[in-house]
Parts: sequence; structure tokens; C-alpha cells
Amino acid sequence: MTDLNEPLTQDQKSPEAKLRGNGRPARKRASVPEAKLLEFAELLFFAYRDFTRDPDAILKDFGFGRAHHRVLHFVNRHSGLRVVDLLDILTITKQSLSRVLKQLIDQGYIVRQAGSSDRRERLLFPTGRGRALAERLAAPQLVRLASALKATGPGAEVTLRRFLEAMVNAEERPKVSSIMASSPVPLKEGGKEEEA
Amino acid sequence: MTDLNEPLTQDQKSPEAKLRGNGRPARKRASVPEAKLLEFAELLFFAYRDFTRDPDAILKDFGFGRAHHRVLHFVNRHSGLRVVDLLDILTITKQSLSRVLKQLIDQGYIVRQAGSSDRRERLLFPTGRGRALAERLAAPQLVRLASALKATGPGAEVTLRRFLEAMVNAEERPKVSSIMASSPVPLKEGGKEEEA
DNA sequence: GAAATAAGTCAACATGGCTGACATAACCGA
DNA sequence: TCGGTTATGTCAGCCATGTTGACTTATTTC
Repeated sequence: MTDLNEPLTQDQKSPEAKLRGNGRPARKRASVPEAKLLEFAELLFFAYRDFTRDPDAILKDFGFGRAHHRVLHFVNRHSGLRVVDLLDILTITKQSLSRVLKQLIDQGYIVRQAGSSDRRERLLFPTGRGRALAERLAAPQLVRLASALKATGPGAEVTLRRFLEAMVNAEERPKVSSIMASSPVPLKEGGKEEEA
Repeated sequence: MTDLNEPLTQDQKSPEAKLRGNGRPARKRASVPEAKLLEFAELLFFAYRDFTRDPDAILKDFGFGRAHHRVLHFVNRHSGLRVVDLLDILTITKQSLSRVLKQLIDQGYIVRQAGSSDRRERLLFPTGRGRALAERLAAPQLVRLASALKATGPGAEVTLRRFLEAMVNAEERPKVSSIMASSPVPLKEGGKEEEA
């Protein structure tokens, strides 16, 4: 539609060309052609589809779903985060979070404790049981990632990291960075846990 | 728990080391440390979360959901695929597919036509309306991908493509390749469409 | 002609999003 | 100290999209 001006064939058009809306060449470097970008979109879908497959199967045995995995993952990786942090990460409503979080707490995978500086806050920690399940769910994903990185060859890590960071909304990037920097190794939170 | 044997600090363990279960060095090259792999897992989550955000907002205006987007995307990109192909791609049941596909057909975004060699098959094609919506949904994703690739720098395309392909289940890779090779530019299916 | 295949349908159920309304406790500023 | 704001939690109901199981129809294949 409305591509009467461009004598380019379909698979040479680029998003920038469309946004420029004229026939002049790009200022710096030609962008990736649209057809190739669509292939990346598809590959991303297939990669993510299979990335979530293994943990989903394990979760079923526990009567949990993917939502539980996400919560448990972030609580395990970033022990002591607040409920509001989790809401921000997952971008869901507190009512949706509440449902799965409650189950994880009731079944002894996560504990809640009041913040010391602000006692309204509820800080979330994994129990030993929670850590064990989080690790079990992560295991197949880590194997997949490790072997994919290896298959990709040298430079894969740096390139991939840059790409994934750039895929995140610009306004979200500082938040994401600060989350990823926080307690990258689960804290020994010192307190005694109520193990089941 | 049960990590009494390994004197390694947490962020030096690797999936291979865990699978080897002994202290000897890896045969060829040290794999990416577990902590780094976990960061990739998180970044993948954040990237995919934001990747789907823009089209989701557009879909809402049409009373559609992400499931409709997936169906419309693949029908548009690979015109003439069969229902069974779609089931295989999406990895959902035909009852789930049926619900969204029916809506897309009823509302004039997709047409169905009997296969010529095997008349049991129903081949799926986008209408003009379907192509328009598919393109509108894809647009923000393509812009995001293009700018992320640009930000990543030279070599990003090759590396990313290899990585994403390696993330797909090994048994699925031939299927994925053949899907991606099929009608990468929407076919002009020649026939007249029933546009609304 | 029988079996297998491609597609479609009905019914019921589970998960995990959503909105809206409201309650409680704690903090914070005037 | 009081009143507003913030962090959290909860109830109720709705919607989208996944599931299983059973069954039908048309067509191809052996």
C-alpha cells in the first residue's frame, strides 16, 4: 500500500525507508531489509517457544504454571525484592501477582518479611525449597543457553547481550540494569526459615 | 541444598560442571558461567516482554489478542499453509486454534480454500484486510528489531541468527527452516477476495 | 471397502491476565 | 497530631486462551 514511489522490490524495503517516505538513500548505513527482520521476528518466536517448554513441563508436576516460574525466578535471583518491584518487572496487576504469589508462599517456596526501614514493605525471599525448585526449573534453560552460545561461536556473548538490552524499551533499560545488578547471587538472608 | 561437596563459589559453577559432577576441568573450552547464563535468561524475558507490547496494544483496538496475532502473522508470511502446519508451528491444540482462526475468517482477515491436490486440506490466505493488519502489527516490531540490530553493531545479524536457530529444539530445526523458506514474500494468490 | 488422515465442532475445565472496589498499616509532611 | 499518600492485600467477576475428550464429515490411500 502507498508504495508507488519506491522502485525497490519487496524484500529490499526497510522500516527506515518507510518512515523516511522518500527515495533518498539512508544517511549512514542501509538498515536490515524488512524480509530479514521478519525472519528474526519469527526466530525469536520459535526460540522463546522452545525456551519455555522444558520448565513448563516440570511446573505441571507441581501444579504450577509459567506465572509461578517467573515469580519464583525473580525472587530467587534477587532475594529481598519488594512486591512493587515484582509488579514492575512482570508488568501485571497486583491482583494477578497476588494469586500466584499466595500459592508459592502457602506452599513454602517463598517467605515474606517486613522491610526494616519501611515496615509497610514486604520483602520476598526464597526458602530452601524455593531455591531448589527455581534451580530445577532453570537447569534445562541454562543448558539450552550454554549450548546455543557455544554453537554460535566466539563473540556471541557480547553481541547477544547488546542486542537483548537494545530490544528492551529505552525507558525501561535503567530499571532493568538496576534489577540485574541487585543481589545477582541469592543472599544468605541469615534468618531461620520455616521449611515444610 | 546438598551443595556440600563443591568448594566453588556460586558464580563460577557451570551447567556442564554440574552435569560432570566432578572437579576436573572441562575438556575443550570453559562454558559460560551460570550467573551469566541466568542474566541471558532474564534479558530474554525482558526483551520478549517488550517485543510483544506494541502489537498487543494495537490488537486491543480490534478486540483481538496475541493468539490472533500469531495466526495472522504466519498466514500472512506463509500464505497457503495448511491448518496442520499452523498447529505444528504454534504447538497448540486444534480446538484452541479453531477459536481464533474462526474469528479471523468470520471478520474477513483470512480466507480458507480447499487444497488442489488434496481436497481435504484447507489452505489459509490473508485477505487485503488481513495483510494490512499483519503489517500494522509487525511495523513496531520491525522498527524495534532494526534499531536493536543497529545498536548491536556489525556482525549482529549473523551472530543473532545462529544463536536463535540454536535455541530451537534440535528436532524442530528442519521444520522451522522449511517453514521459513516457504513463501517468504506473501503469494499473490490470484483469486478474487471477498473484501468487506 | 476399510482404515487413515485433515478438518471442524461441542462441552467442560484451568490458568492467568484484567477491572473495580475496598481495607489495613505505615510513613510523611504540614 | 492529623490527614494524605503509599505498600500491600483481598473479594468478586470477567475475558482470553490454553487444555481434554468425544464425535462428525469429507477425502485419500491401501
